[in-house]
Amino acid sequence: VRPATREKVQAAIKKLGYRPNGAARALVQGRQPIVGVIARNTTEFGYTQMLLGIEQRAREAGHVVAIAVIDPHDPGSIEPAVGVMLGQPIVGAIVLDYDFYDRGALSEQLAGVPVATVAGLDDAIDVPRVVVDDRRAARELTEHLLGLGHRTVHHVGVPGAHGRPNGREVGWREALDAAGAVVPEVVLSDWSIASGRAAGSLLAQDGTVTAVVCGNDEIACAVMRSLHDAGRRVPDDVSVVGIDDHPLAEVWVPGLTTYRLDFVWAGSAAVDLLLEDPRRAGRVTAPSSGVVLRGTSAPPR
Amino acid sequence: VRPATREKVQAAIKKLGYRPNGAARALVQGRQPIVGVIARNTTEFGYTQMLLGIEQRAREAGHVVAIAVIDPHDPGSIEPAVGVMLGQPIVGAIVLDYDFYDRGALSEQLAGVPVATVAGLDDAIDVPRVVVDDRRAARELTEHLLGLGHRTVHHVGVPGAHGRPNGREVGWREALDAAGAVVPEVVLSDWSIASGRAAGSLLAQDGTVTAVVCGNDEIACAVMRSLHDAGRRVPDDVSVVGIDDHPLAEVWVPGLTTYRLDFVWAGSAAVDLLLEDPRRAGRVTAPSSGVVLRGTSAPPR
DNA sequence: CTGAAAGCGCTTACAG
DNA sequence: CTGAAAGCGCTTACAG
Repeated sequence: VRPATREKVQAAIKKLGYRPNGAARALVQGRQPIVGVIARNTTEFGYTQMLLGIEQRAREAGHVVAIAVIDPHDPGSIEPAVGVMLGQPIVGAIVLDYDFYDRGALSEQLAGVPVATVAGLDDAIDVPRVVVDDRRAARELTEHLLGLGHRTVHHVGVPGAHGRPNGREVGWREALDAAGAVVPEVVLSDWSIASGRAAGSLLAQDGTVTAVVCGNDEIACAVMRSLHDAGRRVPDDVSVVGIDDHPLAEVWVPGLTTYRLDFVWAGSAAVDLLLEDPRRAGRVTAPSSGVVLRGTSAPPR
Repeated sequence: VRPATREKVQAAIKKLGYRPNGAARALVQGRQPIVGVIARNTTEFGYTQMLLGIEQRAREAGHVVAIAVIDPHDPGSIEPAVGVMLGQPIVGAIVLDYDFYDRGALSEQLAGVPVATVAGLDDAIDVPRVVVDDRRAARELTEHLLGLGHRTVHHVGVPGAHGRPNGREVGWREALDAAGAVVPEVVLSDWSIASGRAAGSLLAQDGTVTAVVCGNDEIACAVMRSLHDAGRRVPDDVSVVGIDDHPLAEVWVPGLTTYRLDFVWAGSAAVDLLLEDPRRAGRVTAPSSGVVLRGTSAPPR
């Protein structure tokens, strides 16, 4: 094209506010530059970080990210949220914590759509997967506490998938089993701060408790508060550790011993899996920094 | 249609996995059931909550939400993120904290697209707006501290828009001015925990500091840690308050005095503004609970 | 009420 | 290299 003509066209584009119609382009090309994300939550730490990683990587690849939030325990929530999203010819969907969902309902919706997931080790679903090694995190944290001399370690659990235990619970149990330690009953929480406090109160009443692995850092924070209210000191009377390495963990008093998992990396990697040649798709494991030693874990008195 | 025929069609739909092509529908209808969200951040507390409100309301209305993250200080980040999103004939865009951005670049991109914003009071941009009253929150918090008997109140500020101060800083200043109190220099942070710690260290060195309003709860937490490390007790030596009422604020020891702003409501309301008759569009203010009194504010010694 | 046609705004293959 | 045609999969108005 002659430069002069090009100029004229550009001027007209500007003047008229012309913007190519993405729907028309999508129609003819058969795909929209949209990466779908399906999640049970978008506000908890791990999820916000995965979303961040997904968004960054998707943008680099020229895609926009769309979000559908669904309640894993309410199959009826799947259709309204996911249906609209899949109505678009999106390039694919990333399911955060696929193992959480009822297989049938979600898989049915997703039929024919490229999918990747970020999740723990559960292999029940045959989908390209970025593994965030919850199991290993909990195992190493439990080993750390056992290594400090604790007879056993309690666990405030975060919910698992349909009937199956969370990977964090599995790892904690493995470490205890391997050490031949007594496996106490799991104290369940539902991710909420309130449930963390309740769990803490329960643990505070039991004088045999000397060490606790919490399902995540926020729960650990709530547990510590209840322990404090009951007059039990951390780490002198009981050691408490979290998982995730929440940005605030280093700032609490004392700083929380925890385990860093790279959720941002995991999110980015999931986009790569989705956009890559699907046949190459396999599994990758997100990096982790191992136990982050701070002030809430100590030997028993 | 005869029931029998309907059955047959439904069966065929199921068998073939037929799914209506949203792009084709969008092409003929001229709009996609997509609500775009433009934000500088998706991981900080207020943003996650607004996103939650947006997502819920959008889903109820049968829309899906798409996200574009842009850096307010890098106009070059606008095009890649927003351009792809606006390439779709979306129903409209919600700009979180519109006042943050360089007017020109973003407004130009947004030309012709219905827009709503969730933001403070700045009126420079003429767009339907859900007001989250940062100014009032900081003002009332400062008044609370002044009412306790503090001579003046320091402020750890969170960044503002292009050159303009954040609404929280404005409110803090208003309260001091109204009370005839000395207005100390603002200690700036950049939202990060590290910058909150640095601000806390600075404040700890100044023996005249007896009360601090922090730009948000996380910053307050970091400031308290630095104060603690410097041997200054909260609230005995210095009172510290935050803004937002982060879920963890009640669980810290002592519980953080703060101010609750309803970000989830604000997000939902923004979707309503966008989907409503645009001529009716005006401004609404998100509810707030006022000062949430907890353990970090007390009279000076 | 049913069925066929036109058209949404692009891209792609093909003729000139 | 340029220009006109066909076609993506729907919806909508219209004829039968």
